[in-house]
Amino acid sequence: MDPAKTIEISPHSESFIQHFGEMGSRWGINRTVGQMCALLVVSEKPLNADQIGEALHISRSNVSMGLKELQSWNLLRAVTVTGDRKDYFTTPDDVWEMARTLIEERRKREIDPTLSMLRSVLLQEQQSGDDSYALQKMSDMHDLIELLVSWLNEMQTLKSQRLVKLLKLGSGVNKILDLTDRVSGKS
Amino acid sequence: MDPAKTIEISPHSESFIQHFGEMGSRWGINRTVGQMCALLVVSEKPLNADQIGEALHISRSNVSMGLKELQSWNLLRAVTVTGDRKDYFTTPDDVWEMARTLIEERRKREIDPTLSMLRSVLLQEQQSGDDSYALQKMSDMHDLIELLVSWLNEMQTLKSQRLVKLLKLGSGVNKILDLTDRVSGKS
DNA sequence: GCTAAATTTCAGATATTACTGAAAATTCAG
DNA sequence: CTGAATTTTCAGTAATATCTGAAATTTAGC
Repeated sequence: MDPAKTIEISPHSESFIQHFGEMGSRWGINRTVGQMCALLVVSEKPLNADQIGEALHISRSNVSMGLKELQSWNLLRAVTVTGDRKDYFTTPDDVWEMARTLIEERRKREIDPTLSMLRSVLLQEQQSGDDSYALQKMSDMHDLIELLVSWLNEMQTLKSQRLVKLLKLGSGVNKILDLTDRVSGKS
Repeated sequence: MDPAKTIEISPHSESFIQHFGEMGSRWGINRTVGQMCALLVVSEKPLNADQIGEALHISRSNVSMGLKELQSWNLLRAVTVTGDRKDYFTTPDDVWEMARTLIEERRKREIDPTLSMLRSVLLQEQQSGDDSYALQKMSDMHDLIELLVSWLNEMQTLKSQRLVKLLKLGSGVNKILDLTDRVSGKS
C-alpha cells in the first residue's frame, strides 16, 4: 500500500493551525494540542501519528500525549484503514457537534467543580453568623451558576438546527417574554 | 485612625479562596489572581494591598501585579478612605454584574481574535481550489462563532432580571419557537 | 506463541510562567 | 518644594508545564 505521504499544508491552513496554537494557551489546553486539533479539523483525510508529528515538527511521543489529551476532550475519531496497522485520526465533521462537545467539556472542568464546592460549603450549616456576608455571596454565586448550568444542559438537548434558530432570534426572545408577561400579568 | 487590621478568614471563606486558586489555572488566570479575586468577593469591606498579601501569604509586589491583572479584567473597584493614603479594593457587589463582565472579557480574549483570524483568511480569495475543504471548515467555524458572539452581545444588553427570566425559561423557548414556526409556516 | 510494527510511558531536559526583593517611581500632606 | 508613605517595575530566582528520546508495552499478522 501507498506509504503514508508527507501531508501538504496550505498557507491558509498554516495560519489557522498557528492561531489555534497561540490561542491554546489562553484556553486550558497547550499549544501543541491546539495545533493538533486545528490540523485534524482542516485535514480532509484522517492522519496518523507520524504525519501529525511531521506536520507540526513535534516528536512522536508528544503526538501520543496530545492525542490522549484530545481524546479526553471527546474531540477525536479514530479510523482504521485495512492493510495498515497505523491508527488514523480525525475530528468530528460537524462544527456544531464540536462546539457542543467543547462547551460540555469546559462546563465539566471549569464550572461543575465550583458548583460542588459551593454546595458543600453551603450544606454545612454555619455555626456562627459572623460570616454571613461571605455565605450570602457564595449562595448568590451558587444560584447563578446553577441557573447557567441547567440552561446549558437544556440547550444541549436541542437539535443543532433548533439551536441556531434560537440563537438567531437573540434578544428577540425578549419581545416574546414581554408578551407572556402581559398575558400572565407578571412583573 | 485605626491601623489596617489583619483580616480574619473563616474556614468557609478559606475553602472558597483555595478553590478559586486551584480553578484559576484551569481558567486563563493564575492561582494567585484567582485567590485575590475570591478574597475580595467574600470580604465585606474593601481591602488594601498589604491586607491582601498578608491574607494570601504573598509578597507585596505580587499583590500589585495581581491587582493590575484583575483591573484588566474589569473586576476591580478602588475605594479611597479619607485620612488613609492606602488604596482599598473590592469587586462589584452584584454577582450577575461580575458574571457579565467575566463573559465579556473572556469573549474578547478567547473568541474575538479567532473571529478576526478567520475573517482575514476568508477575505483573501483562494487562489486555487485545492484547499477548498479547509476553507469550507473555516467558513463554517466563522459562521458559528459569529452567531454565538452576536447572541452573546444581545444578551449583554438585557437587564439582569430579564436575563434570569430568559434563562429560567430554558428550552421552554423551544415551544414558543414551535408556535412562531407554525404561524409563519417556516421549516 | 513469536515477532516486528506501532504506541505509550516516563525520567530527565527545556521552555514557560509566576514570584520575590530591591530599587525606582509616584503620590500627597505639610 | 520636600520627604515619607505607598505603589510599581523589573531582573533574577523559583516553580510549573511541556517536550523529548529511550525503554517498556501493546498489537496484530503469521
